[in-house]
Parts: sequence; C-alpha cells; structure tokens
Amino acid sequence: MPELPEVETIRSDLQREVVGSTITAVKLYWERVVAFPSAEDFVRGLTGRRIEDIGRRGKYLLFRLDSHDVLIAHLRMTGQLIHRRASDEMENQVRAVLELDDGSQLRFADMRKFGRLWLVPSELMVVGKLGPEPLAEEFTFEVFRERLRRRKGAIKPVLLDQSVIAGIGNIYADEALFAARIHPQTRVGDLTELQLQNLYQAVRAVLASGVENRGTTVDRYRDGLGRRGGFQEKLQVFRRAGQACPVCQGRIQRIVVGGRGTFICPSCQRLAVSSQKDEFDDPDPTQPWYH
DNA sequence: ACCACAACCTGGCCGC
DNA sequence: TGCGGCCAGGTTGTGG
Repeated sequence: MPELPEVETIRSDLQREVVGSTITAVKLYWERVVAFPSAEDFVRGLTGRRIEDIGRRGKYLLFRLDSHDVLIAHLRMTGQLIHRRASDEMENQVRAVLELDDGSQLRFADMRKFGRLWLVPSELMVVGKLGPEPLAEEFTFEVFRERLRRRKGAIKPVLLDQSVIAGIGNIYADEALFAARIHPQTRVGDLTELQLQNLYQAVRAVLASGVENRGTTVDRYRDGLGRRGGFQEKLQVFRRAGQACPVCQGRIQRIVVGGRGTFICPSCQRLAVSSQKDEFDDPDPTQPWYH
C-alpha cells in the first residue's frame, strides 16, 4: 500500500533515473489505466516529451514535462513504477510502459488494476482537493489542530481523509496512533491538547522514519528500481495481531475502525469513556492486580 | 457533515 | 488437489 513514504521513495529514485530523458514511445497493455484524457490523447501527449522534474503530492507522483503538461500516477494498493533496461525481464501485470531515449523503460505494473495515470495541463485537476503535506515546514501544529477542528467522528478515519492531510494510509495511521498512545476510535473533539500535540509529532515522526527507511514492504510495494523497503522492520503494531506490544508486552489486537482493519495495543491505547462505564471492566494486564 | 456500504480488482487464504 | 467464498485497502460514488 504505497503511502507518502513509499511514493516519496519512488519519486527520489526516479528523479535520479529518468529526469532529462525524453519519452520515445508509450505502450498501453490495459487502456483503462489511463484515467484522463482518452488513451489516444494520452499517448499522443506524452510521445516526444522530455521529463523535466518529478514531484509528489500526497500519494500522487507528478512528472512535469517540457510541454507543461503533467503526467500523474497513483499506485493505489498494488501499483509499481519501476525503471528498467528494455532488455530486463518484464514484470507481471504491466499495464503501461514509457520507452525512454536512453533505451530504458519506465514500467507501470499493477496486479489489481486500481492504479491510474493522468495527463493534464494543470496538476490541480487531480490533486487540487488534497490537504497539506504533513512533512512540509508550513505544516505546523497550529495548522494540524485547525484542520482537525471542524471534523467530527473517530480520529483514524480523519487521518485517512486525504482532504484533511495528504499522504497518510492505513499503515502509518495505525503506527502514528500507537506512537501517540491514542485509540483510533477516540472522537476528534475528545482529544486533549496534549494528545493533539503527541499525535502531530507522531504523524511527522512516523512518516519521516518511513521515508528514511525507504518505505514499508508488507505486500507488493517496490521502490523505483524494484527493491523492497525497510520500514516493515520498524512496525510496532501494523499487521502484528497476537504479537507482543513492544512497549508493554500486552497482546496486539486487530479491530475494525471505519471499515478498515486496524491494529492497536489495547492497553497502551485506551478509549477514554465518559465515566459511565467503569474501568473495572477493562483491567490493565500490566498492573499487578490483574489475575 | 457524518456514516455505511458498494464498486473497482486479483492473489492468497480458509474451510470443506 | 480443487473449488467456492471471503478478505485485503485507496478512492469515488451513492444514499441515508
């Protein structure tokens, strides 16, 4: 599941690999990979164009071209963008290939066919509704608090809402909430000032570490050269149900929040209940009176 | 504005 | 070994 750190890793790999190259041909093996414009116009608009720069907004990759059009890619769940020599063995489930003037290829592979490509005159057509970049300097605590303020409901679905903050997906949402010791079902309005500060720091730290470690390969994610990431070694809770919490040794649980699989340590991440239900229902296994 | 749910897809897993 | 059924999760769209 490519989220901000995975997409950023691919961006920096491809920046080094393909910026300055010219697209000599475009092959589509599954036309519906092109979300906009038509497959024909997409191929026509890319052929002969030089790649000037590669940017990123949230989970979107932005290839800026000398025509001032922007090629945009979203990998959704299983997409891969890999730079190879034309003579290298082809990946499975390749949906599109850009041939470059140095004899290399940029290959878009995607098992589940959810990923999409766009070719647009303005990137705002695709990424205009995204919230701020969480690792940008301008993303201060005040911005974070203000963005959350008008939202209601459980915190985890809010973190996953790309119009609130761009780039967080299921992996980093669970890791950030664990790092901040916040239960994913906590209502946004119930978060204390201290919890908001902890969550702000946790979101930034977890995403930055994800980038530092070149992303998380728990499934099909590969970087721009086809290599695995490293952050899966650092995961504290994600996909670790039944294993020991690294902090308290309690058992990590899988629950469902907002319809998504969610991993928590139930003793580190308590759901603050408004006094009606008492704490005796939910003994803390780390405390001596348990047993 | 919020929530729930379906749709898009296919490989992997489970139970029988 | 084989088959049906379910699950995974980013995003969009529908409907309450």
